[in-house]
Amino acid sequence: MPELPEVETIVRGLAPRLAGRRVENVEVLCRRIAPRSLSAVAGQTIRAVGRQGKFIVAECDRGRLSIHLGMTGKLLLDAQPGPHTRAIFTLDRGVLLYDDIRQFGRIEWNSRRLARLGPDPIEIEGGPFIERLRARRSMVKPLLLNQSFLRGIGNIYADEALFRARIHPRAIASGLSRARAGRLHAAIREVLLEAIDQGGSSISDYVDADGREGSFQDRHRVYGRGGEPCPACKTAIRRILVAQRGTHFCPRCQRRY
DNA sequence: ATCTATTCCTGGCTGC
DNA sequence: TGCAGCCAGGAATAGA
Repeated sequence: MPELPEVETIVRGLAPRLAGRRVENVEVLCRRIAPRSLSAVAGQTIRAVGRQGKFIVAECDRGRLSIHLGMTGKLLLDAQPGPHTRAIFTLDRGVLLYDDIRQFGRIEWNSRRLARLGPDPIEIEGGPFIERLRARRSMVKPLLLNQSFLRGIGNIYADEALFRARIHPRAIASGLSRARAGRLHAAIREVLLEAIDQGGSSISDYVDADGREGSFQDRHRVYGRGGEPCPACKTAIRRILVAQRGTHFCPRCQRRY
């Protein structure tokens, strides 16, 4: 489940190798993942590759190609097509494959979705973050997952950041003190930067553009650890549903108020 | 603004 | 060993 750190890792690997490449041909093997308009990319040169939240964005001559990996999407450079290959970008040198088992990913041309994204959680400063957070009356975890609130946080890093900030996932955002909101801001930055440093988290089957796994999954303190002792207080980590999402937290360390 | 529920999809797990 | 049934979950969507 690629979130910001996984996508950042992929982009760091891809950017230097895709910049300047000309897309000779695009073959879409799965209609649900990519539209017909994708053929507009053929003949254009990729100028730069970057990240916007969980989107990989390739700036081309006359527009931008955006790729959202969903749950199981992978971009693979110079690999062999397999049963889950959904799109094939033939380049002037090499080939870029989009593989996706569950088909939750999307490839779009000049996507309007990018304009609706909130600020980057690493770049936003503490002050604006605190104001933004305390203006909302929803539960804090669903808010962190809302991409128009912040871009790039998913289920893993929401749980990990809330644990580090000692905030209950069902706490109401507007009810958090400035000090606690500030701790959450710091925790989000810290956990995302550490995860990027570790090449992301490989759970289910995430790999980067060269097929390499990340190692941050070994440092998850609560995510996927229901029943295990809290690393801080040894209380059993609980797994509950919050807004239909599996949510892991320490009932002793993480308080609503 | 914000909530809940539903939909998409399939590999991998559970339980018999 | 085989197989049915369930589950994970990002984001869009509908409806309250």
